[in-house]
Amino acid sequence: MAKKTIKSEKLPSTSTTSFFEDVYEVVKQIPKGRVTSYGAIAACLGTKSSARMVGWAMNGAHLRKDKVPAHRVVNRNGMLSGKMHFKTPDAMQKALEKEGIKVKNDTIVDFEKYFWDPMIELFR
DNA sequence: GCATTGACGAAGG
DNA sequence: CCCTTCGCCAATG
Repeated sequence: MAKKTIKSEKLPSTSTTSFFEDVYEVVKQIPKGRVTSYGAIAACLGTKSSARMVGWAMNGAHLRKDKVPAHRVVNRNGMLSGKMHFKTPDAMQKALEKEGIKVKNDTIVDFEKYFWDPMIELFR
């Protein structure tokens, strides 16, 4: 899990990078057409209380060489809370719809149906 | 070095 | 049932 072959290019930090990388790895495992929540990822890493850090990690996701599918990560409500952080506010929704996920009013339709739990899926 | 701010979430009022 | 507060921890001012 931790430490792969990721180079420290513009990492937001140097000490807590492991956590960030772990987040990126998990997010990269999300199958196409599926989504998950920040809290689920945090819980999978053992720091379920630090869901905010997952969100913060995504802030640097676009800086990684490997494009992290951050559009597949939403809050527990299924709302595209982070769409404003993309290049364009509609990029996230468009990316999701492109994968077959319906988005209505900045919220994923049938969120539970598309929900991908890293805790379960990575252990089965 | 303290105060404020988050791409969150759960608990309390 | 909606709104507020708190915890979490890193980054920024």
